[in-house]
This record gives sequence, structure tokens and C-alpha cells, in this order.
Amino acid sequence: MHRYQKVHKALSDFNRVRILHLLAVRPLCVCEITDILGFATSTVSQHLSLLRDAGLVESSKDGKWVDYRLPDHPAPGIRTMLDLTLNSDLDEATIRQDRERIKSVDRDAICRT
Amino acid sequence: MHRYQKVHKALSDFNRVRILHLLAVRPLCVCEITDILGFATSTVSQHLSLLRDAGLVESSKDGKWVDYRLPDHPAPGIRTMLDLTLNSDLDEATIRQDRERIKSVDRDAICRT
DNA sequence: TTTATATTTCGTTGTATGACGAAATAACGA
DNA sequence: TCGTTATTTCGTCATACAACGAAATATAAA
Repeated sequence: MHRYQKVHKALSDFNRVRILHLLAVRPLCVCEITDILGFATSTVSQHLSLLRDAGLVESSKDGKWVDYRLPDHPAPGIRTMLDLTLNSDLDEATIRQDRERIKSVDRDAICRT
Repeated sequence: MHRYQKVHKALSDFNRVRILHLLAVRPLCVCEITDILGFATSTVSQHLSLLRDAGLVESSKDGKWVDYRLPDHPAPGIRTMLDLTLNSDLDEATIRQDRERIKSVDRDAICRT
């Protein structure tokens, strides 16, 4: 098991890359990400904990929500991979649509239904 | 499918990382790599074509052998990931042993048996 | 305390992947 | 040419993993 194996595994799934691009716009809670991606909550939660184990995202509790965000001070190798990832695929349709949808996402409207 | 998905998939398997570390020492043919790793030839061949598809190695025919090597002029993102990979795990026992074994590997002795 | 909401964990299912051996292909040598 | 060696491709098997819904947990609100 090499040092970046978890990171590469995490980044080898496109839906997890989508999540990183979302968090590059602003921190989001699980239900916001779930709403944008359209997967089951449990699926998104799984992706997020995998990304966190790899050091690619951080989380903190905010009441009953859990906010996820890109790490403030990622380890050097992690930062490099994050930069590579976030500077790619900006022309990809799915990524653009995702990032567009964030603007109209309102946590209160989504989660308290 | 994002730009580096193949690369991350390739690098998420430890045995493929072992191969990259081997090729960092010098170009090798399939049978040499097979001898060092101890897998079936077909397995090693599969790993190598996956690495090649990802742009992480190059190959060329040399008689009945196929030599694999790290790319001379990898794309920028590829170079970054290769550098990250090859500068890690140098303290890992398996990696050190592999690189040690290269010294005593003789293509003629191995392959013409 | 009870109810509702957000998230995580668990068990299941279908698909992807690593390993293998056997068969197919390519190139050298007799 | 024919046989040998190196490599790739193919079919199979076991395991890993993404997705789901249901159950468990945590916190807010009533």
C-alpha cells in the first residue's frame, strides 16, 4: 500500500471528482450535494467519507448538518493532486452543470422538506 | 470521465506502482518485470498496457522483446503524478527489494530458459 | 420527552477488476 | 519451413466497489 493509494482510488471515480468541483465553489452539507448529484444520501455519504479518509476533504458539524469543504492546509502531495483535479474538466458538461446548480441550491429549501 | 481518471485508476494499484519504480531504474522487458514481481506473464502484460493507456509508460519492440520505459516527454499532468509517485515509497520494503532485485536480473538468463 | 430531520452504518446486488492458465500472435533461430 | 521464445488476448474465478434502501445514530424542534 503506497502513500497515495487512497488518494488515487478516491480520484478514480468521476462522481467523487464532481463532489470536489462542487466543494471548490463553496462548502456544502450532505443534503445539498445529494440534491445536486441526484444519488441516494447513503451513497453520497460514502463518497464523502472516502474522500475524507484520503485527505481530500474536511468536515465539521453545524447543528444537525455536516459541512464538507476542501482542506485549508492539505498535505503537499494532496494539494498537488487537488490542484490538478480542479484545474481540469472545467469544460466538461457535467462539471459545468453541477457548478451552475450550486447557485440555486438553498439548504433550507432542500433539507427541511 | 475526467481527464486523469485512467491515470488515477492505474496508480491506485500497488503492483502497478511497483512497476513504475522498476522502470525508474531502467527500461525492462515483460519477462524481466515478471521475474521480479513473481506474477503470471499475462498479469504483468495487462498491468503494462493499462499503464501505457494512461500515458504512464511507453513501449517499443526490440526483437521478440517489448521494452517498457517511463515516458521521455510525458504530458504535464502525467509528469506531476509520476514525480509524486516515484518520490514516495522509497522507504517501503517491497519497493526497495524490487529495485534491489533489478541489479541481478539478466534478461538472457531469465528469458531463454 | 416525543417527533422530525440530517447523516452514518449495514446488508444486498450488480458490475468492475486483478489474478490465473490456455490459446493466439509475433519474431528469432535452426 | 518448423520449432522456440516473448508477449498479448481471451475466458474464468474470486474479490472489490458503487449504488441502493433500511436501520441506526445524532441533533434540532415541538
